[in-house]
Amino acid sequence: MSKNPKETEEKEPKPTLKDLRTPKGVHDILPDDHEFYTYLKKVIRHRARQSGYRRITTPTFEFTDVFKRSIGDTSDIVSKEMYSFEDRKGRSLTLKPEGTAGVVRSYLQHNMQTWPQPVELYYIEPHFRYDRPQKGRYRQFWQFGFEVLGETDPAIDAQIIQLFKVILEDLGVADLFTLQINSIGCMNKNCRPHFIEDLRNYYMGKERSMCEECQTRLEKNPLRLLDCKEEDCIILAKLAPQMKDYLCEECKEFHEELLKLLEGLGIEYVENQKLVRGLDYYTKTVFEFWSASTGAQNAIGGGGRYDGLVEKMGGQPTPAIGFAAGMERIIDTMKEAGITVPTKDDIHVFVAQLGFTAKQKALKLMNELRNVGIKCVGALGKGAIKNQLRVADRFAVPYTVIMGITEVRDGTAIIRDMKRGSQKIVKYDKVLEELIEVLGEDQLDRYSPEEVLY
RNA sequence: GUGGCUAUGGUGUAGCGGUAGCACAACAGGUUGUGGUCCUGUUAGCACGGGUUCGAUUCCCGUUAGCCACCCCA
Repeated sequence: MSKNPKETEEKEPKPTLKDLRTPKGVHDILPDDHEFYTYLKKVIRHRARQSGYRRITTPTFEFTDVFKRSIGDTSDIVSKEMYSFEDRKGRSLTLKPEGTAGVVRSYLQHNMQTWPQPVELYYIEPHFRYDRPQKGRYRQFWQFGFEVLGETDPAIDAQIIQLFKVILEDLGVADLFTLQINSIGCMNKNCRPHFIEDLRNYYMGKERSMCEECQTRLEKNPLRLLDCKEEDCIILAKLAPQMKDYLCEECKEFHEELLKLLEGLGIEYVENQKLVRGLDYYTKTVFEFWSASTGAQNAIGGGGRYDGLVEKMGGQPTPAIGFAAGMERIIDTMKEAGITVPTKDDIHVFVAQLGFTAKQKALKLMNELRNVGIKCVGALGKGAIKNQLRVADRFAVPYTVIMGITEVRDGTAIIRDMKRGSQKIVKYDKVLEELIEVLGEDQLDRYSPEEVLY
């Protein structure tokens, strides 16, 4: 440090950085928040691995058609929430607004139908939607999700729901959510299409008492008519035909079986006729986990079966189910519930030094400490011992190693117990083992290549 | 896309039509190589643009941003 910081007198007008903030709806994840993200990711990976899911990362952007063709033109996501742009050759690309489309595209592109079925994948990635931000809703947000492709059985549905439930339990927030579940049938003529036809007929001619949006819904996405929040529309919806009365035999059986399986697993659910979800590709099972405490954004995660999607995207008919959850919303809930998260960011040892030779030795020592798993920092720029110890205190380290001129001369170092305020002088080459001794083997942060890190 | 609320140092906040305090944080000291407490000091602010006014941080309008809600979902 220079002794006269006042020497830097001339004050050039600095450019203002007020314009250089994050764009609307996106945020930095600062260290304190990362403790939550890291923990959450760890739980997800652990549980996914246990269940045989393997991780996939699809690109952050894809051709716009990947999303248009899967999610559906009339969905809110595609019609008004996508971050689309043209590249230098005029191709339309889009930042991924959700995870399933990319996974299915990848399944086809890499011929995963030749893998042992079902293919079970999970992802943890940022997603992007252009929407007005508010609590629990951001333009870039983290989602994790699971997809199971190539198998149709209600047991798969039950298992994926259970998997999410278990993760919520691990995080200590499972009790704060309810599982909402519904079946929206399949594409067989006598199932959903029949229902939609009757639904249209029911609403036809009643346009005058419907809100503007519902009038377009009638055209493009009649299922959504049922959960409109406008007063008049709610009244209309009450007498409207109900999907459950239209389910084909297969869908009906499937759904009943799923509910039984959930009961067998002790998973409580609420049957919700109005749950239809905003993506076009769902069939049969749809579900969401709802929270009471995340403001208006009460859906913390959701998913469903999409038996028609792989075929729709150009593959062989392949049944599949998926699920995704919002990490910000889960973390919000954890914070509100007062849940704290274990962290490994704490520092074991601070190395204080005085004089150039000591600094040299300190640098060397710190590297050695780190190699045996002792997390350490040193104030390599700070001059006075006093200041260095103050910094050590701020790191809340249990021990500080002090090396000054005397210690360098004697070939020793001081190990100071910060809590007791006591210290002892040890030979320099005994510092390592002394610290391991007082910290305890099990506290060390050792890196082992065998450790599973992905 | 629509609506509501808000905008004071890094953070959290007071305040008044006559240009701003406080707390925390940061930084520096409290003699010679020892932290946390304490004491002292320093740094740093009225989002931007317009209007009303002798004068605006304070009142009005606009912009921008943030938050919340609608909508939709994660």
